[in-house]
Amino acid sequence: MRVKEVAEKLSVTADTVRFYTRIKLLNPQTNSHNRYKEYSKADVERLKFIVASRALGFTVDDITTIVAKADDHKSPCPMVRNIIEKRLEETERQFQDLIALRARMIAAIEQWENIPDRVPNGHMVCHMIESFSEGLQNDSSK
Amino acid sequence: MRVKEVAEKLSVTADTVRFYTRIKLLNPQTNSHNRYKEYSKADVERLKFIVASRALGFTVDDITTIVAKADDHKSPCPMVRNIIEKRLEETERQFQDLIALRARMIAAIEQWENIPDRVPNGHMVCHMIESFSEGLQNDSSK
DNA sequence: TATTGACCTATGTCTAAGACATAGGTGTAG
DNA sequence: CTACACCTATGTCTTAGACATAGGTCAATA
Repeated sequence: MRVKEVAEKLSVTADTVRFYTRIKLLNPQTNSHNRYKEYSKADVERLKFIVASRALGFTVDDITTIVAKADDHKSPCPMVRNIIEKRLEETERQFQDLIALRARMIAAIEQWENIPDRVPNGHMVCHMIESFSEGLQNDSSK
Repeated sequence: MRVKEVAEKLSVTADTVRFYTRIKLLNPQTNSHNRYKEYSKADVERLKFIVASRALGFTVDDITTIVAKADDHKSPCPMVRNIIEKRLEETERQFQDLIALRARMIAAIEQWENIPDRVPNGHMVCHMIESFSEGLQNDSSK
């Protein structure tokens, strides 16, 4: 199979499959005539694993490590348990950040609803943004 | 003032200030002797605006556009209102994605609590990830 | 005065995970 | 045999800075 076919089979883009191939997470055979890659059934299985892992929040680097361990006939499971805990913590943090960001955005939009547009005056670029930021407490995020 | 001083004044890193300078969002004078940049009070004010805008979810590109308009003595306010609405929609989408991801991660961890580690067998890399992904409905995100 | 050493600077390179652009190959209809 | 639509591999670009490196500053010391 060529790249587009496997990509469609797993609902990802051909570029995504090419990317995994480029970093050697996938290792299809190369047609020596036209350099096209030929993906085997085993390649598709591995791709399936990659896609599933990405959907669980593993990074491509994580997956490279996991696959290397499995190719070495060792159980990747303990490692997998560790990594996902770490990734979950990160997700939790991103989640909090995103909630805070959304709150700021909504507050700004609301506050701006009743104030007029204004031309900048040399001291300010946009009085809406500048006056909004002054109204903020010192935010202790980072 | 030199880069570190202004950075500390606004609680960002010196690299961040250097980055804005590099892309000419900030335009400090350059000491012709040692090439060090010298930030004026006006530069600090502009940096303050940049930091406030970033905290509201504007991209650096957005800010470049806004600042250019203001430097042209035109009101950036209508543009600012448009952009933030767009950014809020994106944030909302990321938010949904993140919630879904978190749910998958938590479900996976929970499901894995009671199953043993296993060595890969040639058909699978990690039976935990693979069996989890099989349990998923076809996810209609993307 | 010369030197050390801690700290600072500018600049080049790197990151994640692909998307996009481009030059060239494939294969079927005419 | 030639169009022509579609496909491919490869190189470059993206975000918003972080990091590495070579060199500059400046106060304390010899």
